Amino acid sequence: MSASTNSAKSKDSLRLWLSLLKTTREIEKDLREKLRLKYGTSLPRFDVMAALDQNRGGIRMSDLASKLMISNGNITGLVGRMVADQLVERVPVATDGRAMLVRLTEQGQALFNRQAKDHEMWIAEKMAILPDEAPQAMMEHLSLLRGMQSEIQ
Amino acid sequence: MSASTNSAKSKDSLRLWLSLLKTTREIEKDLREKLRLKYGTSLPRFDVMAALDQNRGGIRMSDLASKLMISNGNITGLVGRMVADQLVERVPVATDGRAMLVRLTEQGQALFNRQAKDHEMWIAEKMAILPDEAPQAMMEHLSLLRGMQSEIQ
DNA sequence: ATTAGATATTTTATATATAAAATAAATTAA
DNA sequence: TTAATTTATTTTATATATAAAATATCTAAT
Repeated sequence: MSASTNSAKSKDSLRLWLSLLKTTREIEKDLREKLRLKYGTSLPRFDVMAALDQNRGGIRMSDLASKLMISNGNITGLVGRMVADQLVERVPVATDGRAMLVRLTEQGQALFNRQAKDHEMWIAEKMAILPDEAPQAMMEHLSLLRGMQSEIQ
Repeated sequence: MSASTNSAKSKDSLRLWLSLLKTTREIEKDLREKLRLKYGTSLPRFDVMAALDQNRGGIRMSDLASKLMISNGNITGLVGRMVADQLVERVPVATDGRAMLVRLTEQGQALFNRQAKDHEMWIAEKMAILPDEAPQAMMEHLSLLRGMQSEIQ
């Protein structure tokens, strides 16, 4: 099959991708709205706090950026604003003068605990509409799609 | 069940959502990279052109923003930069002095035709890893997740 | 015809995002 | 040890995103 062939199969693949994208964006949009209304915060900030919650001892700027799949420049700005709001703190690494560890402040952790509980509930409400067998099947299919680049050079 | 209960089911829902989000972001990131390398363009610009390709007679700014699920202010900037690059054009609506129709220029349409063919191929390559029964099942489950807000007030 | 309200778009202020260059510190090679 | 290279982060320039306010036009009611 040539690269310029527009098969019915590739049209179906495109429809599936657009459906995946639209669904994800709709849910993201709704979560953003809920976080903004209830906590005056944003999804990127929530994502940062969730990553730091999973790394209580702190995590390096680069590792945080990589985990969130955003650029180093982006994380510098995000963390800077969150430091100003006393949600996170930056700690120099004694053994490496280039590196900084970011971690939640006590008040950042307390706030995240509340946000995470709501977040989990909001998601559960959305997913409740799926039939019982759907979650496992979807997880498996999504796993196949992830890390594709490693299998097909 | 109280709002603060963290059931195993809600943890599973959360995992499914994070999987959905991570998969979508990975694919988006890869598409962004491919569009940048091969065409020096971005996903938002591609999305605008795809929407205009489906509306050959032009589409209003607000309808375009709504279709792409982005704000009116955002579409003003995006379209402005694409007008500067002669990819799209703005046409006043004779019957409504407030409204503008946006449409692809001839060269914008020609460029999009090439980009769309590559885009479709890139997606098809990704989806090819799924077993035969997956796409239809996924589409159905994603459809259930979309438009949820209309069913649960 | 005037006014009040609704609608379409842009503007403003700011946050979030990238790529690329700059900076500073660590590591490696000579 | 010095020099070259690599690595971690920040800075810069710019694009993309939002919410809220401003502007301009349309529509409806009187």
